Amino acid sequence: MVTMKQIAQRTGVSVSTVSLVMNHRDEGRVKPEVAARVRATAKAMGYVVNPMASSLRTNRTHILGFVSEEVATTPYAGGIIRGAQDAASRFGYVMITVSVDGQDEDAEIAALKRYGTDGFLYAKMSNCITRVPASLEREPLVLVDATDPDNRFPSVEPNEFRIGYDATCRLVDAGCERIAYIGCTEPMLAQDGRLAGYRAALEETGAGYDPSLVVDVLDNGPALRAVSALFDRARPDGFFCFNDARAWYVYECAARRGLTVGRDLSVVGVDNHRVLAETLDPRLTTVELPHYEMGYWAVCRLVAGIEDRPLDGIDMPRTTAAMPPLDAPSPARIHCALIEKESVRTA
Amino acid sequence: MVTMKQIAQRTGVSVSTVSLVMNHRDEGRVKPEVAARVRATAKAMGYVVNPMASSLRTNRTHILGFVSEEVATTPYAGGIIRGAQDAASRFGYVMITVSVDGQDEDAEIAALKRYGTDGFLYAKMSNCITRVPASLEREPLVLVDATDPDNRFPSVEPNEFRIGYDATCRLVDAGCERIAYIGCTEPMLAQDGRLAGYRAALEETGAGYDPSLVVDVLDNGPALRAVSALFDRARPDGFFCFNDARAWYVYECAARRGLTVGRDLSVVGVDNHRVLAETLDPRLTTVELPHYEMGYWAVCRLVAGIEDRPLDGIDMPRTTAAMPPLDAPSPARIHCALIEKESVRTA
DNA sequence: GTGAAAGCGCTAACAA
DNA sequence: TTGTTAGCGCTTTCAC
Repeated sequence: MVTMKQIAQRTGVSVSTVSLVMNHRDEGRVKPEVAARVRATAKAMGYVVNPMASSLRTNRTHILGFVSEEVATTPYAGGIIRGAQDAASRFGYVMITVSVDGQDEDAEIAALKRYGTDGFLYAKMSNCITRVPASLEREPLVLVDATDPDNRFPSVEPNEFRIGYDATCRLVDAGCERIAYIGCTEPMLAQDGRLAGYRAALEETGAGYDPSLVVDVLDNGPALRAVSALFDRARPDGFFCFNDARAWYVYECAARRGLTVGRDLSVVGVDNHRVLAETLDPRLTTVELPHYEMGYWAVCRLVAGIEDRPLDGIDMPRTTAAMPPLDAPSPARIHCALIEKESVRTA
Repeated sequence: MVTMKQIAQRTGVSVSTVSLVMNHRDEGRVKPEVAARVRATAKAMGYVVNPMASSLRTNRTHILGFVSEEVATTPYAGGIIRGAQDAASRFGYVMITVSVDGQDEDAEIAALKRYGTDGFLYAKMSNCITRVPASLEREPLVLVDATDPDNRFPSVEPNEFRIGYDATCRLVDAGCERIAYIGCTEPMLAQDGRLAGYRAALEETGAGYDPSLVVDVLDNGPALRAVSALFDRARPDGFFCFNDARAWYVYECAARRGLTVGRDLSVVGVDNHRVLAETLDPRLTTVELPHYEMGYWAVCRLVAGIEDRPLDGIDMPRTTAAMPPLDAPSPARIHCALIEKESVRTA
């Protein structure tokens, strides 16, 4: 391992000078010519900073903590983590990921803190309303796909309303006249927002909202029966599905009745498990959640907060949802926008 | 932040004594009575070690690097990461996760190294044959769900043969007589091993291996047609499916022909996307890959190597595959065992 | 048994 | 413009 000391000796300057140069704090303090020589030898010797050593003095480790309660267990997580990591690496940070599944949440967070984590991401899945662990309250923190009931922390979330709205509009555009929503019984913002969007779209386009076309189910046996009943009772010709599994129920029911998706009926589903668009079916429109973008943007926000500087030149990714044209190649994808909430607590 | 210095002052001893006690190196060197007092004040003051500071002298950070090429992007990853993290935290380590998707693999690894990572996990998905990045070759390293062509590194993998063998046996036990395999065209150990297991089971049980019952497909449109053709051509009454998506094709084909899974035909699928057993279908047997266990065990191996001590008292998780009885409640699950390969390189 | 002292690699006052 | 010095929190000789 090459140290500043070695560079100092080789260049014939002091360690402090090297330090100044390596930290780009040499403007007007070190003669440009000397600085250049230092940089040259540093490069030649393959010098890399030792962040642990600097952290001892600066109390900055350039380590971010990614704490998630369920996210790392579920298929949804990948994108968030990847986006967060890409952004982190862009700003010169690394991420330590811990998933705290109930058990010893505080112990895991404490472990992270020991390493002098500069700030935290706290992620949940499907935009639940979330109690932030007490041990995180006084740290730089951004919530991801999660909502803080009191709005005390900044958060990054999918625009759930737009998901429902865009999905339903697409079905309307495709000529569907009886559009069903297969939702979720568990209480969460995702469900509320998507249902509201679905409803708004129907009311706006004149079709009107009909509660008998909505069925909320869980991921289990009775779900298939409920969807089946809806099929026979209401004979919908369009389906907006809360996620992959629920789309699957629709497929099963359709196949069993000799109906073909894409001809007899249309389906738009949210691609939670990433199994819909990638593997199964070219006859379906999927809504892509902005997982990668949320992770990326959350880190941008967090780092800006930590370093107390504006996000100059960094744009929030995919700010608007893009609706594919009706004749788009299958499987068509609707990209969902993300929403950023400011914290209302007084810093 | 509480430091050793503060504890030393409060207890009326020197920092070195505190250091000895906190590192459990006080046996016979520090008077038990003094040691007890040190421990007491340490606890009272809420002391926690600063790993960064110690690493400066010891060159041990207790940080593990988790490098994955695709794994963090896919739904399969969660379990591996969670298992690895649990084991890490058990041994007092934390994990920094990076996913290197093609691009700047070496840059990401270099970033990890800067932090003085003690060792690495290198994970891929679906047991591909893998070239290990050069920058990892000289580090403590364990491969996860990946195979090194030259066996130069220890690895932890699912027992692919057993997956195919157990799945097929279960179908035989259930009374199936024409058992199909819906495999994968991409070359990987998972495919080879599972097919071999399928074949062995059929030959052993007397049914015999019939190549016309095997169809290898990709996750896309033609796959459904291929499975459909198999349905009509060979009329199988049992299906072993490489993964969720492929099971889905079988469901679609069955539904369209008025056949019911669990009555007219039986399906055993590998639950890659974790969407099969959890969401869709109680009429199916799923094979669970030992993701969590692989992550856990890989870290056990890695830490043992790093600290150069035996894995005393730590058992490899789920060493044998468990076959659920025929009348097991649905959805039944087959747990797959994992395999450990030693490295053949001379350390 | 215990403590003083040196030093890990780096940063930040302050002097020169 | 540069070097000297002190010290971040900890470990590790080595002397007492």
